[in-house]
Amino acid sequence: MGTSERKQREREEREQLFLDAAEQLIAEEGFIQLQMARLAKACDYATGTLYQHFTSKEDLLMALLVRHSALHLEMFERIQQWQAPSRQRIFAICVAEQDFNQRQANYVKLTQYVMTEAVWENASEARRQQFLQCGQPICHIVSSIVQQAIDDGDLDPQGASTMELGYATWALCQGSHSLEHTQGLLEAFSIPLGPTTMYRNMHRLLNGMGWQPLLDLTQPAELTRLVQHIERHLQIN
Amino acid sequence: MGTSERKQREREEREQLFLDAAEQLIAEEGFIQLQMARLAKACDYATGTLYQHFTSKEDLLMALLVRHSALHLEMFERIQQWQAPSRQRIFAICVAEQDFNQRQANYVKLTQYVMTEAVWENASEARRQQFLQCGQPICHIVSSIVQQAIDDGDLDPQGASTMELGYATWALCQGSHSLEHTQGLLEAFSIPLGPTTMYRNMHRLLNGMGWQPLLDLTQPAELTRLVQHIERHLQIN
DNA sequence: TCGTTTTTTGAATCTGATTCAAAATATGCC
DNA sequence: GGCATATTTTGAATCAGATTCAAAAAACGA
Repeated sequence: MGTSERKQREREEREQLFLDAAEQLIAEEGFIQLQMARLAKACDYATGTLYQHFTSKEDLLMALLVRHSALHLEMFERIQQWQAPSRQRIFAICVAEQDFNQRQANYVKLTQYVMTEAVWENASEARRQQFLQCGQPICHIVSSIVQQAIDDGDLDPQGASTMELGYATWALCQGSHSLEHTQGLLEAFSIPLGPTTMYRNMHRLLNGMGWQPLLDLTQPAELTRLVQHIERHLQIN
Repeated sequence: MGTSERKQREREEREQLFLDAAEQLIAEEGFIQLQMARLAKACDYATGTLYQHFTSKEDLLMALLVRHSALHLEMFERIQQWQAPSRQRIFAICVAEQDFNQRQANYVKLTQYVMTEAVWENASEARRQQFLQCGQPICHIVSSIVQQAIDDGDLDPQGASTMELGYATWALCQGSHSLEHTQGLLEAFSIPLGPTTMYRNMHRLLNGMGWQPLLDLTQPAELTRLVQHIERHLQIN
């Protein structure tokens, strides 16, 4: 059945076309403006065809995230490759995330939106599974860094699982970003913008885990140097 | 003009009626199902009347949060009253938040939804200001606890502002909750549910700030005892 | 009581997602 | 190729539900 194989491929190509166009439209006018009919027309297909790929608008949005997550993962993989002390590597994740958040602000906002119950529930079950699957490799990478730290004797888990420790950094990143992305929130509380606050807080957390080598926050230059070192390695900026 | 005063009061009462009814409807069927026409009818008013109080559905949702935040604040105030070592008090905020999140899961999900760009932008500017204002007293309480710690010599800010340090705990709480509330996320990554993980992470963060007295996480009983102590004080459970 | 202003009403409008019967296209068979 | 059947595409019609606004009702003031 070579025929049906080709069909399958064409279908896949069309799906990518839809996603490409959606991404473009979102980049131009934000995801709130995205309209199914307009998107279909932009691709020279009927509205109904779009619904052969995505069960709903929410499903499409989540599909976008699923696809985009490859980029995200790539970043993590670059860090996994990196031969460096574990503490530098775990922090590199933060730096990379921060950079990602800056550069892909639209994507982050979309993620925040999609993880909302109102949207989540409207995506197809299959898509939700896909979305959750996307997190798995990232989790493994984080876990493996924690494991390296333990193996190298830089970190005493004190009975906690590698996931629990990885989760802590994840939650802090996540929380910082979601607060940051809420228009006017930080300004209202006169918390300085920019990544430094988050970096310092992350080091407080890592220090609190006893993750060696501890970073001395009284020496701002140390943090600056570390960040620059990491940025150079990740080819950020 | 006694007349217009009464009118003003009646208007206010009606607004509360709308909010009460909305809360009720949401409790019954979730905020996704809330419909403006249905809400108005449930209160024996026309749809248009509802729009004299709220510029949009999103504005109404945010108004709900604004009102509900009084409850939230009350909790913080109880902690502010509490005479205890600063480390216990800052952690009490976490415990209280956790409890609040458990009990008011709908409210938390709604908050998450409202802070989304798509919703945020559709509320009136005035409402957004109100919403941001709600955070102020909470911020001050957190700040004051940090300040107490510094004054008592339990915490060396190492150049950080009280807001920065308070923000760290806030971000960690926030991140933990938003991850927790995402259906299936933690399960997918086999992270144990329940508040303990968050509590432990919070203590790692506080330890990392050098906030005295440090908590020894190798002694799970210590944490348990502390949590119980706090719960007793806050009259939780 | 009556003209004027304010408030309320709810049917009409509008936006935009979703559906589905009909049309078009592809496939398999002779 | 020609034809019957199955699959896919189409886009106008449907549907949901938020929002508006002209008309009706109520309140006000003289």
